[in-house]
Amino acid sequence: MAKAVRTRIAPSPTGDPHVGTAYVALFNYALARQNGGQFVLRIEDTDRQRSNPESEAQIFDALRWLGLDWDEGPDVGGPCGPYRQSERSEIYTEHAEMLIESGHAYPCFCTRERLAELRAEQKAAKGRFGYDGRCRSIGKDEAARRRAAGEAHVIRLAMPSDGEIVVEDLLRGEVSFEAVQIDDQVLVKSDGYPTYHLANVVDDHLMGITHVIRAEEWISSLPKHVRLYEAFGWELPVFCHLPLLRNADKSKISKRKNPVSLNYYRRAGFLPEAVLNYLALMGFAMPDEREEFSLAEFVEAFDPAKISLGGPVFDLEKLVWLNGKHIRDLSPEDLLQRLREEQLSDEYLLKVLPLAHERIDTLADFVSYAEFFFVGDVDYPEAVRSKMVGKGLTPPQMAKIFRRLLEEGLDPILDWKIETVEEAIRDFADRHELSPKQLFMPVRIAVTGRTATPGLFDTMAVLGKELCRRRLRCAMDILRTMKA
RNA sequence: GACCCCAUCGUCUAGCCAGGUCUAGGACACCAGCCUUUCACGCUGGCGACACGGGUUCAAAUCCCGUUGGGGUCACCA
Repeated sequence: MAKAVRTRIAPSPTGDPHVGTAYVALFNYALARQNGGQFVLRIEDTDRQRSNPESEAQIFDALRWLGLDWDEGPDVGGPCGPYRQSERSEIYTEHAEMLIESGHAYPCFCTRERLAELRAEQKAAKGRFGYDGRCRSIGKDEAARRRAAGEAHVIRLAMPSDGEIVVEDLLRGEVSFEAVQIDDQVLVKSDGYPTYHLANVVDDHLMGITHVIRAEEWISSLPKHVRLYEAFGWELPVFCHLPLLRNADKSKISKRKNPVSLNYYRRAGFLPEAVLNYLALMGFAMPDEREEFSLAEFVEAFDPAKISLGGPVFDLEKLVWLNGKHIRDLSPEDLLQRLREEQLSDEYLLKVLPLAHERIDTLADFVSYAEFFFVGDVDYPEAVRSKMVGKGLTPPQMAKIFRRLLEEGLDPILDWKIETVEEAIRDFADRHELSPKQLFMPVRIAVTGRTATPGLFDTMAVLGKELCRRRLRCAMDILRTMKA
């Protein structure tokens, strides 16, 4: 009998929950469900600098919202735990030692400075990049002595210097690499934490993962991973590298050019089943080419071998259309229910109400006054556009300011609330020597489409990061087409 | 630059593996029309693609090679 199928999604909690995570999760989920196997959620938080619990919580939320339930994970437990890599340090250390013992890995004492120099030399010589293997020749005893003495070091994988590494990818067939081309990957960092490569392989094995379905960007590290499996003497899982979601210009999808946070889709009124349905369409077609289907139907019909390889361009317009189809399929009662869960939840209304309270004279005023709190994208009437440019600035300059405000000030905010937003915007204004007047009105218009609104920071706090970000980006597009 | 991956309408794709049924099918978007007090939905129609060059073959979108183009990776990030 075939081994039970076990798949996993292994996100890194370093930012907003990403649409690419949902995409990969969907295919993993489908394969596991369709075969009566398990779908595992593992948190890859070995980058202590960038990982944070808030991001992890958001990933849980987003995946739950989509309905991609996992059988094992940090929050639900399971037989292969812990499911957070930061809690598995001893396991990696142990395995790294095994590799040193068997000669498949070695300690490296080279400093970052030397590595930087090396890279610079290689770049100047137009040679290939990569570690030169200097510490490979240090004797085992000496290496052990230096480690015991507390000398800073990393542990590197000793790649073979010749031969080919051939790997089978479910979608592409055999992919081969010359071993010389592959760098001696760092497996354990000087802080003692493993890198992705070690932790990922060790965990996939220990957690019994049978099918590694992940994004195409990992293909180039495949030989390292295969080498690790071999070094440990472990059986290889089935590898399946999914095409990357793309921007309209075909580059890897990015927040500069697309809303990539799942929070955006939820906030902007997309149905989880529509988002999933759309993602499934990126690379997969139903046997009868039907475009609208449920998660259950997808699970039933999914065939990993049928995924098409061209990198699909993420097309918000088609998602909107599909979402409309799903909306129309809802009964009035269900639609009401959905509205009550999202746009018109008591919780949300209670946030908006205080901001409108003293500004309305009749109950009916509320609807028109607070309109921009309930829509996705906002209109920018002609009359308001010129005011979206701060005094003494040109539209292109303003667009650039918005962009930098996003990237430097707003994007990094994980805990989005009045205080953090205000601080970010005021800091930004200071740093770029912009007066509040020059910056605040344009931002206000960008995020609301209006000149008259409740307090800017209160408003932005209630709108949420995703809507603000999206509207700022839309405003930038308009600014770029405006005459000075 | 090196290595790897990919290549059908503007976009998502079917067809390709098992070559003829392909004057290449569907969907989004766009255009026109129908329905309708309006809008939307819905329906009908239109526009629109096998990247290029060589092979193999009676026959190539389908197989092979090359070119071009696009993408990814080259971190003590994942």
